[in-house]
Amino acid sequence: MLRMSKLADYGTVVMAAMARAPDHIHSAANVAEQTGLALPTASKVLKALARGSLLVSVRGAKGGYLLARTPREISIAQVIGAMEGPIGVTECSSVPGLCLQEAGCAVRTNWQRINHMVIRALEQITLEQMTQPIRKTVEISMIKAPAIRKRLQQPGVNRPPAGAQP
Amino acid sequence: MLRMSKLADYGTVVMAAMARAPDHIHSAANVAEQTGLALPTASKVLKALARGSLLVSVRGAKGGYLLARTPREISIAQVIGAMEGPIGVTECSSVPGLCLQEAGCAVRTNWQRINHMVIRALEQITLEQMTQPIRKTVEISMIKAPAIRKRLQQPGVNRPPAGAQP
DNA sequence: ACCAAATAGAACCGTTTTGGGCCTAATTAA
DNA sequence: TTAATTAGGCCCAAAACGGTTCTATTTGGT
Repeated sequence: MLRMSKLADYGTVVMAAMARAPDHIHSAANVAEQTGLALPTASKVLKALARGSLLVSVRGAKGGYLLARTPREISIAQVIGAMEGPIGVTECSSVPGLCLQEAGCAVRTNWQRINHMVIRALEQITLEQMTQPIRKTVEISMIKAPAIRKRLQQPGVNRPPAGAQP
Repeated sequence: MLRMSKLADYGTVVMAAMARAPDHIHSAANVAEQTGLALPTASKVLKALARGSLLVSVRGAKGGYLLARTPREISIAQVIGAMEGPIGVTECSSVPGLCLQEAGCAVRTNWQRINHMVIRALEQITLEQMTQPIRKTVEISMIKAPAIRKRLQQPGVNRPPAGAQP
């Protein structure tokens, strides 16, 4: 449910990689090597991120990209927004003409609310949190998720997922 | 960001329409007329919802579909799951091989956590809430969203329950 | 001044997904 | 038996997506 484009996913990976050296200038080749992405793809992602003003580009030889703000000041929502544009969860929410019935309209307004909810959640996750493997990542307490909270308390959740699958 | 398929959207509209007469048997033609969807499309959506055991189908003449449970017992997460299958937010999260770097893995685990977050949120929204236009919709308090909470306090919308846990 | 290293931007193409419709069974009330 | 109705596939056009390539522009270094 609720798919995210692969490019946006790459975006988070690239940003996370750059956030590990926040004051360094990273060239596209540099990033490609660090992330394992192909050079053209990494380049495309970096361009999009720069267009979204999450990165500042430095042209010419010895050029590259650097973070526009500190990792703490960049949210995942911003990264996704830069890669995918401000599209909402629902298509119908923005394009009227289908749900002309009262029921439909009710559904639409409710979807908009849900949309805000999700966006809000993603806005609270910073790049900084994405770089730190596990501990304390998300303010999980904001959601009623006893199961997740339980998992967080288990020791050793931090090990590299050797073939982990949700 | 985070697109949902149009079919899944239709799913919520159809379910909401049916929830307005929870004990009635709705034929595909019936639903199509109520929602404004074309008959084949409505039929397809209904089939998917039935396969997901959110609806019970009654075959033969005078047949149709009815809700498998009360609107209060059906969540939006279930509707989306029935329409789209249990796909996660990220593609890369499930398919390893790309993020072989440490950074990538960290990103992946964090994404899984975000995924759970979103799903949890959608699980708390019931069909019943979707049919009622605005009031009391979502348990907004589960998220730290001052802006949204503020909006809720505006006249016309009811405020979050005082006893709600943080 | 020139060259090499970089990014900017657009265009391109093959693949996949999606939406929507259709057709043929199977089922059942009247 | 007949008409209404769902089950389940199949199919096709259109759109989206991922990834590559090409050209122009900028700029540090020699």
